[in-house]
Amino acid sequence: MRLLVARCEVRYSGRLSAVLPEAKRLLIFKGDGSVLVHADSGGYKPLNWMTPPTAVDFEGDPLERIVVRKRAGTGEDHLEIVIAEVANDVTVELDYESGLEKDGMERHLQEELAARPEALGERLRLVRREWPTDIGPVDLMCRDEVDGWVAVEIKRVGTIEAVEQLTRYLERLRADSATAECRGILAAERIRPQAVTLATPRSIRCVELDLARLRGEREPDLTLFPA
Amino acid sequence: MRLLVARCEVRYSGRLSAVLPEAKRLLIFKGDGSVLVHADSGGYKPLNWMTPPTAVDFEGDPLERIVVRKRAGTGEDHLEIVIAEVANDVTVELDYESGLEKDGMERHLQEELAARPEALGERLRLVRREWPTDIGPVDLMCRDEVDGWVAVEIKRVGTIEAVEQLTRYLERLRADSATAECRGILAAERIRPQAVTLATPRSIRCVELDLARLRGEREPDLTLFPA
DNA sequence: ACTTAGATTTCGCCG
DNA sequence: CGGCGAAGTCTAAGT
Repeated sequence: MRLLVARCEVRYSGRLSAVLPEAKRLLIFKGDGSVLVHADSGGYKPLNWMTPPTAVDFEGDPLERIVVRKRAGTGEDHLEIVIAEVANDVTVELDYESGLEKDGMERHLQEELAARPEALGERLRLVRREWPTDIGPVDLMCRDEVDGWVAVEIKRVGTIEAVEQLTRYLERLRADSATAECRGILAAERIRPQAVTLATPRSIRCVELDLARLRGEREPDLTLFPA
Repeated sequence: MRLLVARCEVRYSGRLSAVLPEAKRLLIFKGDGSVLVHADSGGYKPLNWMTPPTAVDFEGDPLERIVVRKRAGTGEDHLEIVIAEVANDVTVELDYESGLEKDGMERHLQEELAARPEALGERLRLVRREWPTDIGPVDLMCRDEVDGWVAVEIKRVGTIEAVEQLTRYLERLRADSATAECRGILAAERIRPQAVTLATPRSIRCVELDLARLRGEREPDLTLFPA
């Protein structure tokens, strides 16, 4: 990885066009071909960047110009960095990163609810996860006590969008004679008041869940009475 | 901005939990409070990060541990970096960045279509761009041959979301007696099949456009017969 | 402070 | 490889 701190002008041309006037910035050239142009602000996002695969040309000695080209499927992306002055130039060898384990929220909620759909507050039997419709899969498809169909949409945060999504699924499911009688449940860790407002007149039930408690109920806390 | 290259272990706890085992990485501490942990691969995305506002504590001399805390609205986010060995430690002063001029695709499409709404495939007259409704502006409002209202939503990529957005606009427009008879057109460079599936039964017409060709038709290629 | 819409979104899964 | 949904989405703008 090469780290450059330099006064530079940057021109990007690709899906859009952008020009950064000359200023002192941090340039990162990763081993995989990534190029990042960072300022001291703007948070997590670079001002400009190129994702692999790229071809990077460092021109001039001392460094005068850097050209990054991408042979993307469609049009050619192009990043040009004109160096005015180099304040810092370091090349370092970083370690290889093995995969990092993350703990996705929505996926876990879906796993837990698939295992125990009755956690939704009524006697439900799971028919299948990712029930296919022609506009996308329903997270959980269940049957209730009287064999009525129940489509469950799971989110970390239940927004208006989630209600709209579930509504679309119900629209499609009801158009199918096999699942014509189908109601909907929106399950999430947190549900925004406006989502409830929208869901209620559509007869969509909203259920707030606590993933930790959900897990706890299935695997009771063993530390309560340690040996 | 402080740049650290160090062997370190990173623990994130917040919306999810993640642990990065000890390895040599690049740590960036921006002036705005952002913290980025980058590896030599993985492209534009940091392995871990914190977005502003944060409180950063550098502990120990020599540096032993860095704690980044975020007082977000809801739960507390927490990033802990345990330093094993520092390979590089630089603090640099970068320039302030004035706004960067970007040349968005959607805006250009809107400009072109505003100039020639008939490019949508029927005789349309533009009434106004950014037609206001109480839930946001409609990109283009037009009249067709028989003076019927036509609301046009413009996107680079036409997704289900775009259909939903246009549907909401139409809902509002039809609730207004002045525009009660209003139909919708979704215009985009690319329109996803599922978006068409959703749009069709709602009588929303989908039009795919090529910005380059659109421009070419208005400004014929001058290089054809150079002087 | 909260909500909404856009993004060169990026990323990953599944067909 | 394309399509689609999720993301610790992030970020900027409007209310």
